[in-house]
Amino acid sequence: MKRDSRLSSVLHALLHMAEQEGPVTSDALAQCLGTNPVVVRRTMAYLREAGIVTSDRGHAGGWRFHADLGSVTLRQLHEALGEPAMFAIGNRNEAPECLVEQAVNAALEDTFAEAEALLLKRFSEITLADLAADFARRHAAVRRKRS
Amino acid sequence: MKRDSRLSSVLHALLHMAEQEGPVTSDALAQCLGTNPVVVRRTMAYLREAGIVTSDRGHAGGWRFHADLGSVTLRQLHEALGEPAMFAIGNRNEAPECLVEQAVNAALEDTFAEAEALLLKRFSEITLADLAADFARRHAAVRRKRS
DNA sequence: CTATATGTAACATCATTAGTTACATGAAAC
DNA sequence: GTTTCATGTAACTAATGATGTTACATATAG
Repeated sequence: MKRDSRLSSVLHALLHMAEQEGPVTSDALAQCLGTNPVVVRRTMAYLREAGIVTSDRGHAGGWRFHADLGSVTLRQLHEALGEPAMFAIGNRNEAPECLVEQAVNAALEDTFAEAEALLLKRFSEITLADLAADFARRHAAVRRKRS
Repeated sequence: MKRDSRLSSVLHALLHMAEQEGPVTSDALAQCLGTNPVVVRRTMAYLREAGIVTSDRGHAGGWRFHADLGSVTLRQLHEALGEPAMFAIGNRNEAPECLVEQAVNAALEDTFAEAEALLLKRFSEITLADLAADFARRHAAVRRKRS
């Protein structure tokens, strides 16, 4: 099962955009992410629809992020991406008549619902600013090691 | 993305087996699960390799579960199935050079690791006996409603 | 020997993200 | 106003992994 890496992608892209003055093109982001500009446009389009970024065409166009890094949480980004399924494991049959299967489903659903609630809570606690700060720490550490 | 429903399947199968005297054939289980006997064999083979069930060929053959329902946890079954990936969301690149991506990965990995720990903890707390008890409650409730 | 069961290989199916090609559209620069 | 550079988007392919199916080998009870 292929894993959905769009959240990872947009985080990476947004942090690179934050490092830059002015707009960043899909081509530049694609290079950062090691992918294709069309994939970038497709993925970033979710964020544009959610009002998190804007895009401009033509000369000096590209993607822009206006808001404060501290004001955007992973949860908002997850929602902007359409709240894709978190889990790769699920019930065999979502609405079974069989009472045995109903009992099985209920147990798994409860468990996964609890885990999803935890994930969403953590997502709502982490902002882009937190990731940027972690990046800055890593950057400083590398520079220390080099000198 | 198609979800892995093997855990759900084996739970369903094991509880049906517990309801029965003697071995249960793959055909019978396939009927319960609404699938194909080959799929049943393939999936149950994991449990056989883990020593949770046995299978016999030929006349009066089929699948058997010997142990106590209270002695088998969802976690054991998950492990028997090869500990398949729990999450449908993941990092774009598992070993990036880019420090930005490393920071992104670290945040997501921590969060998902915490959720996975919670899931495994819950899985280790739930036994087949718990599911059987829940089934019995549902069964009794239906009988009450019918009468 | 026959009927019945599992064991297993081989291949098709399905769903979904990701990757690619191609082209339309819009905006700034000259 | 033409050129250049950017996004927007459709259409198709690739990759992945569970699931479904067919076919046949193998073992076992009677």
